[in-house]
Amino acid sequence: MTIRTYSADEALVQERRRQIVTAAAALFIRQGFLKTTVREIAGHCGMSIGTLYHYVGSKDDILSLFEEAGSSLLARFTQQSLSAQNDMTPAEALRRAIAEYLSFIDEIQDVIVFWYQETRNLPATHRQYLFQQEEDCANLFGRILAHGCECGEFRVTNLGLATHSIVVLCDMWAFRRWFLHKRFTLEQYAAQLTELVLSGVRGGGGQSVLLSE
Amino acid sequence: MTIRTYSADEALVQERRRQIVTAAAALFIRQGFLKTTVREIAGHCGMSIGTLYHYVGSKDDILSLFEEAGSSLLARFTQQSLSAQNDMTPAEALRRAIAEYLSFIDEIQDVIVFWYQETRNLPATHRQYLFQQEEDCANLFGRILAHGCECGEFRVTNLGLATHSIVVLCDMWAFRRWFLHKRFTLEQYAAQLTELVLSGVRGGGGQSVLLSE
Amino acid sequence: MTIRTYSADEALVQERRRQIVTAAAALFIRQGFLKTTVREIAGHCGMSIGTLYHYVGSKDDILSLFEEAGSSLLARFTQQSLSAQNDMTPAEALRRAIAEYLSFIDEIQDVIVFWYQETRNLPATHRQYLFQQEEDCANLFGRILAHGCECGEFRVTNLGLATHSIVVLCDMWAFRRWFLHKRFTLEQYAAQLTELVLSGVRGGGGQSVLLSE
Amino acid sequence: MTIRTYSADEALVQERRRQIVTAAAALFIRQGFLKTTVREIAGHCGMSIGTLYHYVGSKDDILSLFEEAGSSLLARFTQQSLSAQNDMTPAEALRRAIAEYLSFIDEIQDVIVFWYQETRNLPATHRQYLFQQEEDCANLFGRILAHGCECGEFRVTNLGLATHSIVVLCDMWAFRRWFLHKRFTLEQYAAQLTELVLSGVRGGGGQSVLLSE
DNA sequence: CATGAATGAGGTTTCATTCAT
DNA sequence: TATGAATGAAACCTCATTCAT
Repeated sequence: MTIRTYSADEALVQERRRQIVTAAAALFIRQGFLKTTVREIAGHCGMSIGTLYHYVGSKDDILSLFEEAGSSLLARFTQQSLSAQNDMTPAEALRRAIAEYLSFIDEIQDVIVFWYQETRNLPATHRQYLFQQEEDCANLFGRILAHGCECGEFRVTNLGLATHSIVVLCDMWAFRRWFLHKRFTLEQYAAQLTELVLSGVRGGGGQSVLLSE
Repeated sequence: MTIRTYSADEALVQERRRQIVTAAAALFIRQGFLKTTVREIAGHCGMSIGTLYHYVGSKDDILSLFEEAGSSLLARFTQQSLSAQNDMTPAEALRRAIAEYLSFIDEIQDVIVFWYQETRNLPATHRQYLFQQEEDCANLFGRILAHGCECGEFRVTNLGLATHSIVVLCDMWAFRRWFLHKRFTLEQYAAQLTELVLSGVRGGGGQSVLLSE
Repeated sequence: MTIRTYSADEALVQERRRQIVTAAAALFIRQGFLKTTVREIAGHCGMSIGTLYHYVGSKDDILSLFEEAGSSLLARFTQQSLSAQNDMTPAEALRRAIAEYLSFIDEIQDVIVFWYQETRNLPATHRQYLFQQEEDCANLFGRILAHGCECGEFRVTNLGLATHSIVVLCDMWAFRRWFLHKRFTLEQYAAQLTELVLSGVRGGGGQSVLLSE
Repeated sequence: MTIRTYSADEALVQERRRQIVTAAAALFIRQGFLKTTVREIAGHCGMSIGTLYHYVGSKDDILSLFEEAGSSLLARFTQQSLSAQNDMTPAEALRRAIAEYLSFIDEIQDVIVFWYQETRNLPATHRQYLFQQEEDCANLFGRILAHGCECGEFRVTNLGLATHSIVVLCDMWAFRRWFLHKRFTLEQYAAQLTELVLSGVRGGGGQSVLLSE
């Protein structure tokens, strides 16, 4: 993904693009990509339209930069997450992973909401890339669950489903914030969600019921 | 919610609006609200633009009608759902509620996806109304959980959270369909999700861990 | 070549496009395609920009329409030209063909000049089409020359060259008008050019000179 | 024609302008004047935009310089052409003049094509100047023809017409190259054109026909 | 002398909406 | 009631030119 620029000064290009994305992010998040005009973006970063187009080839490029910034935040989170340490029980590892991921979600909640809403407007290649980052991140949970199952501490019928469920329930902190933020602090949510998830993956008693399926 | 019309014939207004919303729904779902033009909508319902504007005041009105149609589908589902019957155990009731809701979700999955993406473009009052319908529907699950807790069959720390979690995990069938539909049939998904949810709400063994929070 | 329109009224589309092309032609001829703005065209045909774009998909479409109009004038001329009649001597046929073609050139001289200047901006397919029309028209002269050679009245070393030369010398009436129109009336030019051409194709005496090549 | 510069160093100005025109020429010829951007020109002559504007007042100035360069090529050709030497027959002189001019045309054919296409964008004074050069060059042929007529070797009804015809038929090598270059080498074209022209100016037999005009 | 970042007017095109028929 | 032609504001983007460094 190379974006057109008329400047050869790499550092300046980075700086200007940072400004542009910062302004654009706020606007995209507030009013969506399609309702945000390039003029607005330029205005919000104190640049003329001409200047903006010196550092960026099109409005879509701005969206790409925004998405890339978000994706790499996610990728960085995935890489830096050390959650599964050897001396932890699977339950401890899971609890910690949820807490970390939730606090990450909380930081970038606007971006998460944006992703749930506007992934459609991304070009296919970027969408694929974003999905990949999400998958990689989800695998953090997948590995913990898998290990827990091996230890016999967890019982999950379907690993993929359980993993996606956990991720989605964390993401929910962002996309159902109108409901959740009124009722929980982040810490409370983390605690309660962890409890719920742990129950879920430990597998309750009533198998008899389920086996009748 | 009163929408401008130049016609006095109530029945005709209803009929024309039904046509308009039907055409618009398909287009909104395929390409999003903002990328759909009024001309396209008129074309797809075999109406002239002028006629369309006789029965509808603006493009936003069409979105409102579309959302209202969706909302009332949801409301009807909520009303018709008889899930919690006296002679069922809470687990049976929950399983059945999930199955019913999932099959409803499956039917209107496009609308669900649309809601997750474009609720933003709704005027605040309509958004509130939609949220209300969702809340009402969620309460179906809430009541089952509450009853299960009273019976001692379920143990849920926070009822609201558990309820929303179930709803969101069902909605996931729509908004993560790119992942789930490749791996599960609807029935498989219903079965596995039910199992997971039942484990979650029954509360697993490892209380010691949780109490340490 | 189908051009986008939002109107289904075929007759109206034709009429509006005629207006548009008429206005555009004057402007294209005066200032060139690239320097002419769509706003100007709309202004000159008393239409709003929006209206113009109801009948035409793009500025390039207008150029295409203009070219097509010119090409078909040329094609019509080619078809209607009855020059080579049986009872004419080749010289008479040639003289008459030159006169007819020159008078046609004179009528559409602006278009001829435009062709010499802006063929470059045409999409390849239209350019090919235009070249074809020119070729067809040139063949009118080619056939007369060929017949004259068979009769022994003309002597032309290379038929293609002679043909193109005649055509270009006629076109010259348009593209060198700054020189020619000051010195000749159309009739004078026709007479003198005919004389020159006839001399040329009859082959002069001094072959000795030429044979020394 | 004085072009703004911020430099006092005459030699430097000349050198820089030479660089600019060289780069611009290639671009103008390839894509036309209006489609070529100043940025492109600067890029192609390894100069910054700012530097370019130190030596040239505007984009139009570059076109003027380009045209001037072409014009003076033509002027130099005109001056250096010694074609009409005393010891030559008019026919020999004409043949040689055509050969020389054609070979000059061949060298600068891109420029010729450009002239036929974009003279319009020149300011009136430059256009006049260019026309003057063309006239001067044409007079080379004019003088030969005049001399030939005096000698009784040529018979031309109208000297100006004959002269322009010869020039245009030579120029045709450039502006109809899509046709001619496929069928002739330059030498073949020179030979055949000469033959045709000589026939033309020698005046054929069929005067009876012409006198009937 | 040389640079290139900055500007903003102006280009083409779209589209919700109106209103005469 | 039904039509669809007409509108024009506003979208995205380009590019000749200036000027502070």
